[in-house]
Amino acid sequence: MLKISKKADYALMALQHIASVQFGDVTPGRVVNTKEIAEEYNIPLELLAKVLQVLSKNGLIESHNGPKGGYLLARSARQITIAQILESIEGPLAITDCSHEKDGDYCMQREHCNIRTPLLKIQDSIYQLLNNMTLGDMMGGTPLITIQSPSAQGVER
Amino acid sequence: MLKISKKADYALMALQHIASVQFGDVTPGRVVNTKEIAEEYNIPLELLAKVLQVLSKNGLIESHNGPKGGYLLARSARQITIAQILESIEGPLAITDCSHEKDGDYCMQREHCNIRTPLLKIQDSIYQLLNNMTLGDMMGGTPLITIQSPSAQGVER
DNA sequence: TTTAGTGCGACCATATTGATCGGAGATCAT
DNA sequence: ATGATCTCCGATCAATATGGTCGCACTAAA
Repeated sequence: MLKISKKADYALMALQHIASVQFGDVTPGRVVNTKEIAEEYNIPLELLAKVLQVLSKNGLIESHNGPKGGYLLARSARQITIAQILESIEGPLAITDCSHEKDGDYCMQREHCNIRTPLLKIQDSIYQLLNNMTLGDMMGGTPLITIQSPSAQGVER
Repeated sequence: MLKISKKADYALMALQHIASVQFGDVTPGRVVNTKEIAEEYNIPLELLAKVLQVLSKNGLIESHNGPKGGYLLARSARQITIAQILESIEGPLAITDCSHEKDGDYCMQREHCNIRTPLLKIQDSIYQLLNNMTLGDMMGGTPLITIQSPSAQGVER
């Protein structure tokens, strides 16, 4: 339930690794290739490659071809949010379908739906939570932001 | 991504309906059967039945057999949290596998895993969010606010 | 006893995810 | 400049999870 996919897991691990290499003290600025990450974390090489390709396509990382090539963060670790990473891999994060109804399909329950509004509230809260936490926060053991439940302010209608 | 299942959706709708009938002004205390809910919200009857059975088994609602039978909330709407409902249908809500490693299988990345702690933090925050909101919060008599949201795609990168 | 209803289990279809393969493009060494 | 090698990249296949269905046993009221 509410589980994130393995691809998303791999993406988070890879980005964390790239960030720690790029901004670490040992070899700052070094590019890191797919094989290195795959071996370090026991991730299937090809699958990880695919994940990195998507991240690259979505502008989170930059790719450098050829020998000595590899990946590089496209911007600072503090400017990459968890929400961006997850959405990049798995599309818009919506806990319910009816938040992005295209004209073709719209849910049969819609007209009498009684849970739409509360669900959208919850969805929004989760998004804020994920969007307020950056890749940078995941690194140096920096304490996370604490979210406050929306039930505190009740559910408007 | 992070989408909740249809079964969970149905569970929420059904419980909301039962609660509104039970504590409503029209026919307070009336039991409501599966067919009524299924027709009201266009939910496949058998699937809804299965969902209600699970909810009953987990002590969220009480079932009454025979003619004039049906379902009834097992306790007050304010004592039933969204988290309880979701967990009842889909098992423990964990965004990552490694939060409940049984001895048999544990993740291959574990030893070098760099994202475990942050993920557990996020998971905890989401759980608090869902556990602080009750079925009672979801109700309130004015359903069906139709939100035309053209800004639904307003996420820039 | 009949009838309307729930309880319960097994079963199939489909959608999503996980994993794999072969090729294209770019860079370094010679 | 040219070949060889290493990387990125797109399309394809398999496994798993989910959504949905069917049939029958059990219970209680009329």
